This record gives sequence, C-alpha cells and structure tokens, in this order.
Amino acid sequence: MARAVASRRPLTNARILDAAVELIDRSGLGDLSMRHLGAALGVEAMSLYRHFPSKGVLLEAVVGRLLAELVLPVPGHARWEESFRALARGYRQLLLHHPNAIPLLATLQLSNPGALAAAGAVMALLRDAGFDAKTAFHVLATVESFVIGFAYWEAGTAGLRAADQPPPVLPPGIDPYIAERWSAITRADCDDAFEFGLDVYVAGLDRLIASR
Amino acid sequence: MARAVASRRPLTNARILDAAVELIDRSGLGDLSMRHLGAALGVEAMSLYRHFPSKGVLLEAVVGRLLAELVLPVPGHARWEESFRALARGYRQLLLHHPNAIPLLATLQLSNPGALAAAGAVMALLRDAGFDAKTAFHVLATVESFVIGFAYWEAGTAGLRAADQPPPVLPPGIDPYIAERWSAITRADCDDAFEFGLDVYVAGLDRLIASR
DNA sequence: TGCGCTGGCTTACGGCGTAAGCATACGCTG
DNA sequence: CAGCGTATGCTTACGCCGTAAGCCAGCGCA
Repeated sequence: MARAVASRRPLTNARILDAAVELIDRSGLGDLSMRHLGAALGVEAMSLYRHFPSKGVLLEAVVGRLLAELVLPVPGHARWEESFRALARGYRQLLLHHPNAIPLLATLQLSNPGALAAAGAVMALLRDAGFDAKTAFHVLATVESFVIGFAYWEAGTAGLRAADQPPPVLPPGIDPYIAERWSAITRADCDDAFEFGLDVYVAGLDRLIASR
Repeated sequence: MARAVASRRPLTNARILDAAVELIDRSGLGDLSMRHLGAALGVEAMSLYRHFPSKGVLLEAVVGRLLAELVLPVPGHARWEESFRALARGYRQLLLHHPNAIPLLATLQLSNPGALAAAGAVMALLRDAGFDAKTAFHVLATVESFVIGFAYWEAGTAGLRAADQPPPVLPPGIDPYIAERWSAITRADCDDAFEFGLDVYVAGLDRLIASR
C-alpha cells in the first residue's frame, strides 16, 4: 500500500531534522510527536527509530541544528563590546526565529557540541578583551542566562498572546504603567528593553574593569 | 473498596496544590500526571476535575502558589539597591527551592496574579528610587529575565547532572577553562556568578542614572 | 545463485488527559 | 423525621503518546 511511494528519496538524518524544526515552528513543541513527524515525511512513526534511538536524542539533534544557525564572532574583528552585543543580539534573533523551540534550547543546550562551540567563542572574545578566565566565565553564564530568559519572557508575553481573546483580567491595585502596557507590549518595546539590558550590562562591565 | 477510607478529610484546592508541589519537587514535572496526583491523595484521577477544570488550570494555580512564597520588599525600608538585590536573590532562592518547577514558572507566570503582584512591587521600588516608568519597566523585564534564565541554567548545569555517570564528552578544541570547569560546576560557583551578574547590573544602572 | 543488510512496515503495550455518566452521602426544607 | 437536591468522588471509555518486538521487500556483494 505505502509501497506505492516506496521509491521516494530515503529518509536521512538531515531531512528528519528539517521536518522536525518546521513542525515545531509551525505547530509548537506539543505537536512534535513521532507519529506527526513521520506523517510529515510520508513515513510511519517507527521508521524514525532507524535514525534516532529515541525522541530525546532527536530533540538534542534539533537543538544542535538550531544552534548551528548562530553566527559566531570573528576574533579581533571589532571592539569587544560590539562583538559581544552582536552575539547577544544574534542569539536573541535565533530564539525569536524559533520561539516554540525556546524551552528546548533553554533545557537541552548544556553539553551540546554546538553550545560548547558558542561558549568557547564567547570565552575567547572576552579573554582577548583582557578578562581573566573566571570573570569571562561569569560573564558568559550571566549573559547567556539573560538572553534566554529574555527571549522566553518576550515570546510568552509579546508573542503568544498576540491574538488572544481578552486581554487577561488584571487584579486591582496593580501598577498603573503595567496595567496600561501589559496587555499590549509591542515588539518595539521588547527591542528597547533588550537594548536597555545590554546597555546596562556593558556599562556595568566597563565600570568593573575600570575599578581594577 | 476505596469506601474503607471514604471518611477521609475531603479534597480541597489547597490540599491538591500542596500535593502537586510535593510531587513536582520529588519526581519532576514529567511525573505530575492526574493519575499520580490522585494516587498521592488517595483518590482517583477524575476526582481532581471537581476542583480544577483542566490540568492547565491546575498548573497555573501551582505557579500562583509558588510565587506566593516570594517575599516582597517593604517600600522605603532600605536603599533601593539593597531591596533590589534582596528581591532578585529571593526569587533565585525560590526557583532553586523548586528546580523542577522552573519551566513552569518560566512559561506560565505572565498574567498570573502572583506574578503581577511581584511586578507591581518591583515597579514601586524602582519608581520610589527615581526611575521613570518606562525605565522601571525595562529594569523589571530584564532583571526578571536574568533571574529566571540564570536559575534555569543553574538547575540544568549544576543541579541535574550531579550524579551523572560520565562527565559528558567534550569535543576537542574547547576553551580550556570551560573544559576544566564544565563538568564540575559547584553551587558556590553559581553563587559567585549570580552575585557577579547582580553587581554588574547594579553598577550599570548606577552609571546610567549618573549620566542623566 | 544465494545471502545478509538496510530501511521501511505492523502490531501491541502501558500511560496520558479528559468526556460522560453513575453512586454515595451530606444538609436543607417541610 | 422523611425526602430530596447537590456536592463529591468513582467507573468506563476514547484517542492520543513513546516505543519494544518482530516482519518483509529489495539491494549489493560473494
């Protein structure tokens, strides 16, 4: 029966991952089941297990594929602050480009080769700028946290609720600025807030350097 | 059969939420199924639907319960930097106290009454300190992002992998400091990194204020 | 020619959220 | 005290899920 299309180009690792990313982007993490993914490829669910031993491993590979999209800074190509900002912005863009995958990236990136490569690039960048290893590591950890946390917040706040029915009921006594803004945060607001966070962080870093 | 224990204290909203939090803390989000939760309470899964219309609503209530643990700053009680740091630390502690619930808090806190109360407290704190509403909102968004992102990273990196079999294989060419540290990040390292992030942020905020 | 390998398919199991309806027991009204 | 409505928990059933186990067509090589 399915023999009719059996002459189809065979499944490959890359084809599966492409389909998985597309499915996640279109329908969200919750709809990424082995059966759906198989159906998207014209194949039965169990066939996928020829290529990935479990769904968990497949998800790790998805994370690797997504992180590979990240453009890493060329060493010594610009002032470190600029490379630093560019990397943070690039990471945010990557996350916003795949908002449904953010929980995945937030959870699984540890020990992922792609993540380690990115981490190494940041470390090199900061050490070239004169930071000692420990401080560079702290910067790495805190900035990565900030970007992921921000994208999470942003996707949840400004993204998901775009076409919701009611602006969620606000309990009384809430801060007036929040009450006004909360239900209509725009992308531009988020851009502003993100750049603000970067400004504050870089300024603080500068001061810390200066005071040593 | 279950009639034997039918004289048990009846289910209440609060009792269910307590059991849910305990179950999450002990066995993780993945094991929080309606059947398990029911079993933990000596009750069938479907009985829970008398008290919560769906699992999603129950999870939102869990988030509310957890956020209620957060100690909010008393207005005008200390220098704003101190209140600010205390709140960030308290939030981090709350998250680390329930590491398995972090994905929940990261996703669901928007529009949650508890979250809005906390947000309002931060806004009040910052406006008392002289920030204009827009800046205060930016600070709120970025700091909240930082704390959640950091706790996520911390729980995943330093927490979950505590008793893993092999330190995960590192691809070659990785940054030497990371290679050395990655597989054995201690809680103290995380404390340092978090305080470092706070220091940098507050310093940057100071400088930004001064330059106005 | 034959044989083993590759890459798919089929079936089946236990667990999930939850829709629908049943049974019990408590508190109110008369 | 009798009778009944309502609150609360139980049972059954449906369609999902991840995946273990085994089957089979067709290809490449000896």
